[in-house]
Amino acid sequence: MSLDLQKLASFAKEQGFIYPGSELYEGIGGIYDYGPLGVELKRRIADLWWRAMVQLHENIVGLDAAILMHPRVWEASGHVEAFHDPLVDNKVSKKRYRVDTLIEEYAQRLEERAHKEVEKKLRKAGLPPEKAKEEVEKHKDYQRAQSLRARLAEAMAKKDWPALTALLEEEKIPCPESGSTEWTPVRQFNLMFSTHLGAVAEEAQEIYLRPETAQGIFVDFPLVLKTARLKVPFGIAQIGKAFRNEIVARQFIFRMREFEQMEMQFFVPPGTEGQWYEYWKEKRLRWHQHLGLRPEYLRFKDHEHLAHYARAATDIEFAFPFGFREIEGIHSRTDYDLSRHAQFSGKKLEYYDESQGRSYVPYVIETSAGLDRLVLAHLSHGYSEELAPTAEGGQELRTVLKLHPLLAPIQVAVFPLIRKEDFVQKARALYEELRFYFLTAYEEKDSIGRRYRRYDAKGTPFAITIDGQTLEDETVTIRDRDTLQQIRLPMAQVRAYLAEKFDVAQWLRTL
RNA sequence: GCGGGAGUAGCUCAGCCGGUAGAGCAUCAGCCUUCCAAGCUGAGGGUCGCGGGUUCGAAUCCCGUCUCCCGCUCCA
Repeated sequence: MSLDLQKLASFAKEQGFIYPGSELYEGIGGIYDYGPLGVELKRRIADLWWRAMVQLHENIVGLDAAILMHPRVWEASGHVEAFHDPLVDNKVSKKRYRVDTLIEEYAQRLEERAHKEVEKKLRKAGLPPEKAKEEVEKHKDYQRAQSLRARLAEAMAKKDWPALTALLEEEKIPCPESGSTEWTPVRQFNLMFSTHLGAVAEEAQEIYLRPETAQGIFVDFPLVLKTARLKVPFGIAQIGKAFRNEIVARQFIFRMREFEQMEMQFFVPPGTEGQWYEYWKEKRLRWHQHLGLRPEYLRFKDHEHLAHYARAATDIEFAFPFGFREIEGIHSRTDYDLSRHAQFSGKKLEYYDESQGRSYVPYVIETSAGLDRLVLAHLSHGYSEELAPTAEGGQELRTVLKLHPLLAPIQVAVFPLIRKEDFVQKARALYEELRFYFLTAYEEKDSIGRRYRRYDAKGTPFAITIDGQTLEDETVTIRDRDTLQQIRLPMAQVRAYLAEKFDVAQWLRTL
């Protein structure tokens, strides 16, 4: 775990995987661009996800919903409420809190204190505990707690942040950490990006860029159900961009403001969600493993605090250079989303189950993977510096990106051993042919060893060299990126050899 | 937002106490090379983050500002 992010970011930039966004203009925080190699890596990951989910399951269909959705969608989903937190910083402890939880917790402490004191008092006076409620309600701390709650509720309802600032000040609410009562003004943080629908400024309506792709699936659920002739259990899969105004976007492309999700919502009869949850947990872990992420780099992390709509939730975590972090979430979401949309839209979002002879709102198992996080996972997992033999018989460091062959941005490189006309001609001819089938590169500059190393760093799994012997018997060498071993093959068999190495169907069978 | 660090060529960096920019790698052109990078020749590339000040003169000193990185806070 010695690889630091700085170095990886630098490597990714230099090789053309990932660039800082808008670098020409000093950059823009938390935004990154995918360069020539990065875009290949990313779309290969996405493609293999799509094949594993949609192509391989007759009961999973694809969808590409719009980024812009009706504003009511985000009220129904709970995002408008959840993503607009008023926050405040304590000037002494430098800690940041949500104002509502800060005040609520303080009120709770006051109440507890009131209860304790009353209990003590009653015991001393030998009075029966039945008097407790009455006594507590008379207690000044209890009364203060109630008044705090009332003022909090009123200010929250009106989104009156200055009133909350005043409340903190007047009531001398202390910081749980430092006890300090010095606060910055209350500010609202909006985690959703807003924009305007409608070209005429005055008539434009404020809408949001989606903070997650899932809602597109729920909103289109009835249409998909009607047009795709599906029966539960079935799934809807989608890959697309989502946007969040993260307070701090950090750790390279791990947390970005514009990111891409690969989500699948699986609709099941209520009562069967448990087994499907287990099914998808296992299925998704396998997919990651089969793309080359070693088992010890992956783990499940169950959520301890479940969201109100969730039955169960777990994350698949990957060992990034900065620790184990989520790359995919598998959630049992009950019928919460569909029910909310039914409620907000006034339409029925039910499924008629012939086997049960009744209609119901299906339960949902969600698998939600972060595409950019997977790119980062494969880059950091594959990056390695190791000793390799040199021409002089010594050892030297080589940088190699050990990507799974199916993810390689350049699948095969073709080199003439030396830059002489007959070598070059043969190599060019092979390149011209192979490119119809594979992402192929041709390179004749520099010494052969140097070219091997250059493509090692790009993650190219195979390098083919045309040498003196090729001119005599039409055989070439194929070098393996990871083992450095070479085999010699008739040129006519190269395509078949590579086709087998890059056989997606074969890979899908292993899932 | 707070605290810390940093901004000089695509990358990694040098440039001491101020005298109008350098190295290695990379890139391009050519030479040389018969299997694991850093041989040869030549070329391109930098308003030294930006603005202001001090000075005869600033990458170098002072002030301001922006951006990036790390930590904290946040993360349905």
